[in-house]
Amino acid sequence: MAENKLQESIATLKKAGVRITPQRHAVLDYLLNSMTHPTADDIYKALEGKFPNMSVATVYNNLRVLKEVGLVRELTYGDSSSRFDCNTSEHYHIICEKCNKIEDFHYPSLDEVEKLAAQVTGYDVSHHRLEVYGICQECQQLDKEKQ
Amino acid sequence: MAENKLQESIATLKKAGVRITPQRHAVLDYLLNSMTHPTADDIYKALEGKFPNMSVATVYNNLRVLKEVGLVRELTYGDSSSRFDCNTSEHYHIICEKCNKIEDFHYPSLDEVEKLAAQVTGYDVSHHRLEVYGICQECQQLDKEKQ
DNA sequence: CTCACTGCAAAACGTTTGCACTAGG
DNA sequence: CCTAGTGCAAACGTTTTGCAGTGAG
Repeated sequence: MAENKLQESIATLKKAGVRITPQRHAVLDYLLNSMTHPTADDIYKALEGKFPNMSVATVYNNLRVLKEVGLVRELTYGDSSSRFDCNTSEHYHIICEKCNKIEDFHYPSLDEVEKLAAQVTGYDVSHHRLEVYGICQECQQLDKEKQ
Repeated sequence: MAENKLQESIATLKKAGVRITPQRHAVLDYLLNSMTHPTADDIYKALEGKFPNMSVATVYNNLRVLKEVGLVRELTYGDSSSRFDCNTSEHYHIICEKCNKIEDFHYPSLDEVEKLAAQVTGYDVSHHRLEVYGICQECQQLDKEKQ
C-alpha cells in the first residue's frame, strides 16, 4: 500500500519536472510512513542517521517543493513550529491540549458550511479547515491516577 | 456596548488578581475595538503614539496574561505571526487567500461534530476551530478587472 | 510597602536566503 | 552537459527571557 503511494507520488513529482534526489525521496518516504504529523525538525532528526550531512535547509526546501506539487500539507497550530502531513485523503484533526498529540479522525465533509459561508460573505470559497481540541485518553488516565 | 465589554473584562481581570496597568488597559481596549485581527506588532505600532516607550515585550506579556484569563484567543495561520482576537462570542473566520483579510462569520455551532469526534476518539473534547478559505469580493472584483 | 509589571537588550527559535559545489536527468 | 538541488552559514522576523527599576493596589 505504502509502496504504491510512494510510486504514485514519485510519478507526480516526475511529471512536474522535479528531480528525485536521495534526500527528497527520504523525506517523502518518511512522511508517507509516519502516522504522526512531524515538524521539519522531526524529519531532520529522523533522517540524520541516513544522511549525516544533510542540512535543515534541505528539509525545508523539499517540504516546500512537495507542498507546491500538492503532495504535502502544512499544518500550523498554536505551538511554534509547523507540522507536515501527507495530503492523502480528506480528514480532520483532533489535538490533545496536554501532550500536543495530533490524531486523524474522519467526518463527512462539511460542504453545507462552505456553501453557507459563501452565501453570507460573498467569498469564492475554496476549502476549509477544522480542528477539534480536547484531552486524549492517555492524558485523561494520567490525570485520574494523580488524584 | 464596547464600554460594557471593557468594564466586564476589567472586572474579570481584577477577579483573577491581575493589575490594570495603563499599557494593559490600552492593549485590551485596542483589541476590543478593532474589527481586524491584529498581530502583536500591529498592536505595538498602534499604541506607539500613546506609549512612546512601551516595549514589544510588554505587548506580548499582556497578550499572554489576557489569554490565560480567557479574554483573548491566539490564532495561528500559515503566515509567520500570530493574530489575536477577543474571545467575545462564538464565531468562525473566513480568510481571503489573496489579501489575507480575516472576517468573522456566524454559523450555528457544530456541536454534533464535537460529539462525534469525542465518540470516535475517546477524547474529552473542549472546543473546536473552523476556518473557511476563499477569495473575498474585492479581490474577485480586482481579478475581473485585470482580464 | 510590596510584588506584579514594565522597559530594554540580548537570546532563542523556526525558517529563509545567498552562494559555491554537486549530481540528477 | 546544464540546471535543479545540496550543504553550510549567516540573516531574518517573531517571540521569549533576564534583570534592574517602577508604579498599582
